[in-house]
Amino acid sequence: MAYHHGSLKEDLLAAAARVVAERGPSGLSLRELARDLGVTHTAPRHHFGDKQGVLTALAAQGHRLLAGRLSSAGSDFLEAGVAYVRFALDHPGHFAVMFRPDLVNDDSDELKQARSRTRSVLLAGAEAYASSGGAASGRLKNAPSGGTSTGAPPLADMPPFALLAWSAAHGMASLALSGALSALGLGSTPDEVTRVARAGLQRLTPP
Amino acid sequence: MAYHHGSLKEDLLAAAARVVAERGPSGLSLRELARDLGVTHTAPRHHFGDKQGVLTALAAQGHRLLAGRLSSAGSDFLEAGVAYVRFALDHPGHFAVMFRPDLVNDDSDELKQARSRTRSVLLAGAEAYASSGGAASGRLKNAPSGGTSTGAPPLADMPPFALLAWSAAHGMASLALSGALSALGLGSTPDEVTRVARAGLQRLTPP
DNA sequence: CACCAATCTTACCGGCGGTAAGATATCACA
DNA sequence: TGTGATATCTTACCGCCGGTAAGATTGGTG
Repeated sequence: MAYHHGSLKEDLLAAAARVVAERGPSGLSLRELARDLGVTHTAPRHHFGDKQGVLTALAAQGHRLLAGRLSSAGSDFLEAGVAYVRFALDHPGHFAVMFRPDLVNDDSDELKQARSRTRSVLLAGAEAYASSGGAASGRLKNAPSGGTSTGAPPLADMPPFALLAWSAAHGMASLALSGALSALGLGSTPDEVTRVARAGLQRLTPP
Repeated sequence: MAYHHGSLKEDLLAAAARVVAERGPSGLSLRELARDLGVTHTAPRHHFGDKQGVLTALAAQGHRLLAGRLSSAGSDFLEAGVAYVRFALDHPGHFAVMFRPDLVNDDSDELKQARSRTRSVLLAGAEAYASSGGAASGRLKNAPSGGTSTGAPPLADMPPFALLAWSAAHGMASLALSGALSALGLGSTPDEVTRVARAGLQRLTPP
């Protein structure tokens, strides 16, 4: 039995993602994770600091994964939206902490950077859409000049349609993961849900 | 100092809603709640059983409140969607647990009944819409006949547009509460967010 | 080979959720 | 009116969790 585990950090993240996917963020116990991996409960401290650190790292990893998926989907709103939903279904543990500022450390540089990447991809899609015919849609009133606190994004404010599309994808993902869709008979497997999500998102009509 | 508190159950729920709104469901401590209300930590047990019971009651109360709001909004999809978002902003503590089956007791009769009411209002709106001109939109393939487990709803399956509208409202509410919208300069006060949400939902075009 | 930094362990603390058993107030009913 | 049943709350206890401090083991670097 080696004193050094070897890949404790990655293994902890993977195990955390699995547990959060199964039992939710509140069902996660660092001690249980450590037990499963055969280390004492203080071993994770060195890599993540505390429990919030684990969830923060998980959220950041999720944002990197999502940004990659969205990039691969290209600039098609429909496919990007479907990819968004699919990501949530494929990585429910990550998704469950990515939009939960109460669970993570919002000051983490890793998280801020990863989140910024997702935001850039989303806004870049919005820009591409706006400059390719949808320009007549009008934009939202600008915020009081500049973003609020986290540093203004380099892109223009999100136009209403982009917000609508993002919200629709995010809402479908959330509702699917909560079981609200399967309770309505709208599909239980990821493939079914993805198909239903595509059918819904198709009703979005870019201006 | 009276031995009986008098309104411990309601006070506990209100305090729980406040704490969850401020610190999230994982930041809730029954002992802290009991301390704040001047009772010992086992007093809530009689009313709610355990922590899950408190969150279940909170979720049920939230569903009743939401169903009321949606009913008041009438059958207009736009106003219903805005009301949905507004409800989440007005009752963030309730909303945070209403779609979290990992936190509540899904077998609770009170919760099932309250959730069913919300679902009925949503589906009734969808029905009203479908029978008033949108009937040409086509429906989703029916589920393998009958709902899955919680008993099939008495109404037809949700058409794609209704799913889209619900998802959009739900997504806007979730994103707003997560701070994702304010980070983009899309508004920080409930009124601003509501205005942005209406602008987005207005881009939904019923068939 | 000797030192150093990274990694993991042992030992400890307070707080939380949960359970069992008992005390006290309220209410129904004689 | 008063008395017993019931609802409500308390005291005492348990194990688990997250977090901290201090020390041991390992791998790398001069």
